Amino acid sequence: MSRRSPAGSEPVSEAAARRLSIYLRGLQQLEADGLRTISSHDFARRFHLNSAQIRKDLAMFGEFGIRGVGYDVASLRNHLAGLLGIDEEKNVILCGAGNLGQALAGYGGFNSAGFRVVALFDVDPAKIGTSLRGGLPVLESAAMPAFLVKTRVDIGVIAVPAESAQKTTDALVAGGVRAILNFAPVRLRAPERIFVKNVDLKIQLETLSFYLRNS
Amino acid sequence: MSRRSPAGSEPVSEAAARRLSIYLRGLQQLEADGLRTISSHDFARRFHLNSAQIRKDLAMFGEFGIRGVGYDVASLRNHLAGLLGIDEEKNVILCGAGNLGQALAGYGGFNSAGFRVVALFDVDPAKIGTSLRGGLPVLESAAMPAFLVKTRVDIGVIAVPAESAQKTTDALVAGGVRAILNFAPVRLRAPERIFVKNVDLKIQLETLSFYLRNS
DNA sequence: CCGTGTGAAGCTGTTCACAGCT
DNA sequence: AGCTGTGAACAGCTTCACACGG
Repeated sequence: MSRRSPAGSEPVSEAAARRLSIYLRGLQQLEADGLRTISSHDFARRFHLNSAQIRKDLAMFGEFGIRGVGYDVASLRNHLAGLLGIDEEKNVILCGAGNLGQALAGYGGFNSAGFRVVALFDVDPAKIGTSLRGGLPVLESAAMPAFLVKTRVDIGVIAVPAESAQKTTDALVAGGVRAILNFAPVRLRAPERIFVKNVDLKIQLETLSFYLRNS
Repeated sequence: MSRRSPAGSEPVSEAAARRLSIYLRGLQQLEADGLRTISSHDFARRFHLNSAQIRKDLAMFGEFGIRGVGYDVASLRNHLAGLLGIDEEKNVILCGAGNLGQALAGYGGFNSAGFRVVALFDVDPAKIGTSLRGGLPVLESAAMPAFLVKTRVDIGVIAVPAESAQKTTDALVAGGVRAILNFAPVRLRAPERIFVKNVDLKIQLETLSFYLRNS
């Protein structure tokens, strides 16, 4: 029966991983609506997805469904939270306390449901030593390596200027951080084992601009 | 010769459009480095891309290269800027002047190279009427429809809470805005002709968390 | 001879369709 | 009967490899 996933046999595509998050969000909404079970077909219609894809995605990790019935909402939500690793809190640090860094520090999604921002780092002496509302400290960038030694940091967010992004990456990697969310407009060099996600807002704007032009 | 693109014959994939931005950025760097021409092979090695893909992407829009030589850096940069529509300035408005909205207003990529933020909108009376450094005004959300009538807005950025994201979208669409960059964690409903790009930071974090768990 | 432009091959991810379980 | 789980078909994107032009 519960033929659990061989934990790393097939690599699980980027897109599929992202969909797991979307499913989780959908399930939370269904749960709030008081629904106990849902079929892949109803789920797909509700959120404009493809039912076969939902089943395939879920089946990669085990047999969560009940044939003839569908999926148990609460149980599947728990399974997905576990798969996504948000059942235990992840420590996040923000490198760069400029506009973006401070905004992210206050952003809801960064401080709920499995993630906790534990510190910001910046080089600007005017910012160092202050603390944002919520008591979040802004520390000196030079202190980051020492901080990483005494505090387990799961995810490092890069919100520094493009010029210092690589240097920041190197410090994160040296400190044992294995996942990086990069907002700087550069392709970072990091060892294969490090997970890097790039969020490049300028590219997003330019892509929209492209489609506007070619409409 | 310049067999120009049939302007909308093949749809141009999402991924390809994004790469055009990346190529443009690379070309700007090469130009700063004083390079006059570059072959697809050298370009690929410099930025860790695939040379065949570069040629295919570019060939979709015309014959920009010179056989035996490569591409003229300045000329190709101009072509790409034109294709991406950033040779003429695009007006951007930010809906939501919270943490994220204000950060984006100050973000470099949103105020250079073809984009100009012309206004922020918010419902909070404490924010309305103020203006950020740079003189950018924060206007009342209710005034947005009137604003859209008198000012051409190319791109609307949604940085409001999830609950009001759809309402904001509807107002943008009604006001003739054809491209939307959405930071709210919901899938927006909009007519087919509207271009919507979603940037969901929570999903990015959860995806990283997933890979951490399954490493 | 070098590098572009491009048909063909290869690959990855998505959708279909149905066997089998409940 | 209803719905999951899944092999097989399909579609789209990426990479290869080479003919052709400079």
